Amino acid sequence: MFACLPRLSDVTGKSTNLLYRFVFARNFAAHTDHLFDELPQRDLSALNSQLSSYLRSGNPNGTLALFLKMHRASSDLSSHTFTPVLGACARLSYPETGRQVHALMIKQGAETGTISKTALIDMYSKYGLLVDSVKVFESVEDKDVVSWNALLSGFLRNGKGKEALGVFAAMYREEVEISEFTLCSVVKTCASLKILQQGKQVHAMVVVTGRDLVVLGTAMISFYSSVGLMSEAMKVYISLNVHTDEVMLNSLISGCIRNRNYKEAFLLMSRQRPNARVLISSLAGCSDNSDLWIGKQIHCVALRNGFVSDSKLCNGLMDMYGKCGQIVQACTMFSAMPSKSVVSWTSMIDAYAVNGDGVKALEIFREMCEEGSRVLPNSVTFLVVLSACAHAGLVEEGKECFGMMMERYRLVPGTEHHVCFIDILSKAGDTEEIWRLVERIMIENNNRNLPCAIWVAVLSACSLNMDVSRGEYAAMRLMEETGPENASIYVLISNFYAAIGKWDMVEELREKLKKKGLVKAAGHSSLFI
DNA sequence: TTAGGGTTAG
Repeated sequence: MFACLPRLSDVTGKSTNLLYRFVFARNFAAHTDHLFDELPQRDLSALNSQLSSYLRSGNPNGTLALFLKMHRASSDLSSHTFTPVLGACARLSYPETGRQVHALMIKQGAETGTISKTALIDMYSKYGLLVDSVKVFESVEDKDVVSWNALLSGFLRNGKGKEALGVFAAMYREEVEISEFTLCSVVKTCASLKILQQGKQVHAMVVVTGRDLVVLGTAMISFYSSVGLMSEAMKVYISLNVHTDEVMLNSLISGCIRNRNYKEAFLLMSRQRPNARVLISSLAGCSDNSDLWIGKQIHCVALRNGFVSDSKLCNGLMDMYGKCGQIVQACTMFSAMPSKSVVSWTSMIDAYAVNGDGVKALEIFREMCEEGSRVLPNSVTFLVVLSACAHAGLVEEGKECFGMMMERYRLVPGTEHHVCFIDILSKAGDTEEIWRLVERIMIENNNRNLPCAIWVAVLSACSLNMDVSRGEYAAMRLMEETGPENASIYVLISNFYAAIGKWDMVEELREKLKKKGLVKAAGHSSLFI
């Protein structure tokens, strides 16, 4: 299946990942489409239209299957062929396939032009490969507002809000004429960073420039909800009353729940029959707020509207019951589910883990891994399992799971997995093993400094196990990474020195903290007595 | 070629 496509390494010298090729081939084996053979004449523009049509109708597999047939039959493909194909690759999350298509574009000279390159920027950012995305952007000769927007939304999608704002500032400097797409992404960025003033400024720009407010209005409602200003969100909604739609209303309802404005939320729900999606979002709000009573009411609304067979809604309900401490109710829902997805299993494992039953969490995990369950654990599952082991002090089990993740399931541990594993090893007093792990991660990271979270975990482990030299090294690396303005890091390092009895260092750090006028944000509990 | 519901698990 893949022999007909080149590898990006053939063109650029980069390495390829065999696993992606396996996954992709397996997926395609099930997809046999006869459209190409049935077409009376293989007109390139008609086929290109069909590629786009598959993508628009939510069938990216169809786009790729047809594309492969086109490629096998003729090497004469145009840039109009590649843009929908790149969109399909991005939708299916197979980075290696996308790279292969990119390679073919380079070979055929179809990589030029703003539109093709914008599709590449978008695809790489949807894979999370921002370095590649930026590289393509830099190579665009005639950057237009769409290519800028693709870069901006790419940063936003990958949680790089500050960088996204940087792109917006650059657009301003370069005098790019911004569009509604730009404003929409910037509003979302302000929401993700929870920056009220900047968000208000964008709101003013939206109003002054008189943009179409159906989509932007929804983004504004979400923005005000995420900064906790429901009165402003409501004002936006009311000001657009004639032009509101279901999406906007759902955004408002979910915002009301998340901000505990329950009366308004249920009033809005009573005006129009809610759909499953808004109930799922509202349940997530209840989970975050640990609000069992409201969660139960939403369960009732779901029952009244006949949504209880919706598997995603069941997952949401199960998670809500688990997070609100109702493990029996969560378990009952889990058992009753006819089809359990990886999310259902992971939610159930997490429910036991957060309620302090690490042994039971592991039992469910093992059940999931049995061959009969036919659901594979993913990286979130392992994070939940490792976290359960860390909290319950299940050292051997944690080691076994960490090994299983890489060897049996071929999953690459991320920073959060490493942090959990360091915590597990710390409980076993095994700082030697922690250090071997840190050295391995550093090699994998090409000797660049590690994420702060890793050094924080190492420092905590060294405090617990009185490992002075390694702790001092971790403290040094942490300071390098965060800079001297981070009060929490000062306190953390100071606590380490206190744990090992170096009180002169504790005093020195506290003095520095005082001189700089830094204040650590106070912790708080969400429990009310 | 780029945007709207933090639809479910970390």
